[in-house]
Amino acid sequence: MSITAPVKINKKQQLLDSALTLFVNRGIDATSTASIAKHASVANGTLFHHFPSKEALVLALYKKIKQDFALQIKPFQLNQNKLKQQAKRVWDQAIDWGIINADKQQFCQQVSQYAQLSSQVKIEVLAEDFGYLPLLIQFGQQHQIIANYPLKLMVDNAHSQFISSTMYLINNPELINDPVHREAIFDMFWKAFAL
Amino acid sequence: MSITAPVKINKKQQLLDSALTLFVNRGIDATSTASIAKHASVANGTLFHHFPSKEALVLALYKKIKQDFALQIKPFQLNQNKLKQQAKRVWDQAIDWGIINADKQQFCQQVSQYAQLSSQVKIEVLAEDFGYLPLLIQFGQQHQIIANYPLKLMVDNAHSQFISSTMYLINNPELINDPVHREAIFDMFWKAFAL
DNA sequence: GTCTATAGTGCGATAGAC
DNA sequence: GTCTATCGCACTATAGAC
Repeated sequence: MSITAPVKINKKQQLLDSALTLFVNRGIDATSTASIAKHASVANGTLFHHFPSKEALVLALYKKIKQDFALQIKPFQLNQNKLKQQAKRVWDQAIDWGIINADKQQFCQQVSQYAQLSSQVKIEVLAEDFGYLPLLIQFGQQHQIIANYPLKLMVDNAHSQFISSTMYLINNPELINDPVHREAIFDMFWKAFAL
Repeated sequence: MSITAPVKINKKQQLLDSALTLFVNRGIDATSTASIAKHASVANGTLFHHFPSKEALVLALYKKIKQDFALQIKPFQLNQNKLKQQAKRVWDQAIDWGIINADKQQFCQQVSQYAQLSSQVKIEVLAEDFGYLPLLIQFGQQHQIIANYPLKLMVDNAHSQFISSTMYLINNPELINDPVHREAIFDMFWKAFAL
């Protein structure tokens, strides 16, 4: 309602944004809370007003990003005659999100190896955003489309292929719109799983 | 040549061993040089006699491990009629090494995300231990056994599937000798690549 | 809610005796 | 080559004014 356009958004959000940038460029441990506050043009103590500790900041950022990713994957009705196309749609949605949000993608990778955060917390958050995948695999197995390997192993393999493919495109941005690479990436994933 | 059996081996090696243990359990950044020296029953300053800096210690350990791994993969003559079996032999050798040396495997994963080490160095060391893989893929492509996806993409995908499979078995040790899981792991890898 | 100032801690690395 | 002792610094987190 203010007439003078408020340039300042939200100090808390500024801190999260700056933290993401610095974490990705220098690593989480190598980024001091002081440097985050400075980059966000915010006082040192203000950071600890919004987040009780550095660890809490990391966790808040991680949860926010995973939530953001989950919203990207649109739900749909599984159909055995179109399962491959449906899988491709999910796959492309996920990879596109990873490419557009390369920094967030890389931060999630950092968190997965961040020893200061309990592995229990990481597993809980991770379980949310890949919820659709076990359903798709089981549906495919029931209809003789997808091979009957152990489910958890398949989810793990799919996640790993997703991460490595996205990282590959992030590190070779000239290939992002190359159909040869994009199709090869999905092909390898699908062939590994198909009956 | 000493008659009294010398319990003390080599302070330098003790430091590398302790560093590996502590890095894997606490993370590289979270492990102080002092704690490494203490765990190795060695004085603080002795660490810096053998390694000019903490970063040098990390790099020395990383190089030693990658060398160790490379020795594990026995070279052989590629044969188009046995290529799948040959691939399986290499694959199993690599996975077995990763399981037996779970700590070393996990440390390499940590290093790959360790921002303090220049990515140039990491790429150089990594290129050595997967030298046989591009050859195997290209040979398979020439003989219409392996699909013609871009080579670097395939190497990346194979590496990623290798890491995730090994980690999966390390985290679920009761499955290490389960033939269903071991065969599923290789099957997914091979099917992704086969024509 | 935001600031300044600083307490308190633990780190990487060095100096110098043995 | 190994030790003890310690320097100087940067870090997380807190206290208290505004």
